[in-house]
Amino acid sequence: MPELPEVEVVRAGLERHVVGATIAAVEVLHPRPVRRDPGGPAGFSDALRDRRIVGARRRGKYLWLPLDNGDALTAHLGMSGQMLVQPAAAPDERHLRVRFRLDGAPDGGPDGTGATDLRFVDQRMFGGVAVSVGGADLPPEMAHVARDPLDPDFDDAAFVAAVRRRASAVKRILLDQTVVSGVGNIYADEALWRSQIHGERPGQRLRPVQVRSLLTEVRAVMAEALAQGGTSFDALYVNVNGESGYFDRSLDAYGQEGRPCRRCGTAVRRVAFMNRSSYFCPRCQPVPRRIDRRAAG
DNA sequence: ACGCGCTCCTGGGAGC
DNA sequence: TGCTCCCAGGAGCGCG
Repeated sequence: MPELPEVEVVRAGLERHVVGATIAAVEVLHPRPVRRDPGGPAGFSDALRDRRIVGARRRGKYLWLPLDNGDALTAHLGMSGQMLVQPAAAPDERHLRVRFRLDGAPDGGPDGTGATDLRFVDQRMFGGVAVSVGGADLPPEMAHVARDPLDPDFDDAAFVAAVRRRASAVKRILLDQTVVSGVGNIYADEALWRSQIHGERPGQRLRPVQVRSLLTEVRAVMAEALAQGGTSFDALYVNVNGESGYFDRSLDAYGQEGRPCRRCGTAVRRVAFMNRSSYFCPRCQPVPRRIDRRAAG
């Protein structure tokens, strides 16, 4: 489940291994991951052939590779997507969806021959790739995505104001990529646990100091994950070189149902929220009274 | 306009 | 042993 730190690790890997290479051929093995491209598989492939990759950029969980003609190859990993740099001779992965044959990889590619593949591998296909016309600087398809909390231009005061303006549950706001990008279910739960705030508290009921604390903890947990190369749970996430992350040992809330809270020893609880799971410590992160009453009947 | 909830998709694992 | 069902969740989309 790639969130900002994982996507950033992929971006950095792409920057090192494919920037400067030329896309010699594109093979779409499954149409779904190209569904966002108006040209379909054929148009997608045609638009990329002979284009040179000139950069590797990221906005929240979106990636894009600016091309030499001002367009961009965009990618979103969804839940299970991977970007792998492989020798062209390597056997196909089970869930290989799109293969980009590259010439002139900057370091000669993984086997030094220069015959390199960039491969989009995605089991569940929530993710996808597309060509963004004129999107080299910032693809218009990503213009609605907010800056991420590690971006030097992120506006802390505006974020605090935006959270306190909304009646929505604060976790929902954290997951809203138009307010703050890069936060997914895992880091949302971790940051809420660290700042001792229940995710179902309405944004407008939080004090400014609490929202600032939440932002601080989002940054902290992301920075720690980034330093360790990203979180991985089940090998669905693999970075550009195929190395799994190992941050999962550091989780305090996510996936910890029934385990004692590291702070107070109370058993961590799991509840359904927004068609997914939320994990929290019922003592450190008291359930809002309104929610409590409803749950009691 | 904005908030909210449904839906897409696959495979591992639990349960019968 | 083999079937069915549930679960994981990012984000686009449509409804109220």
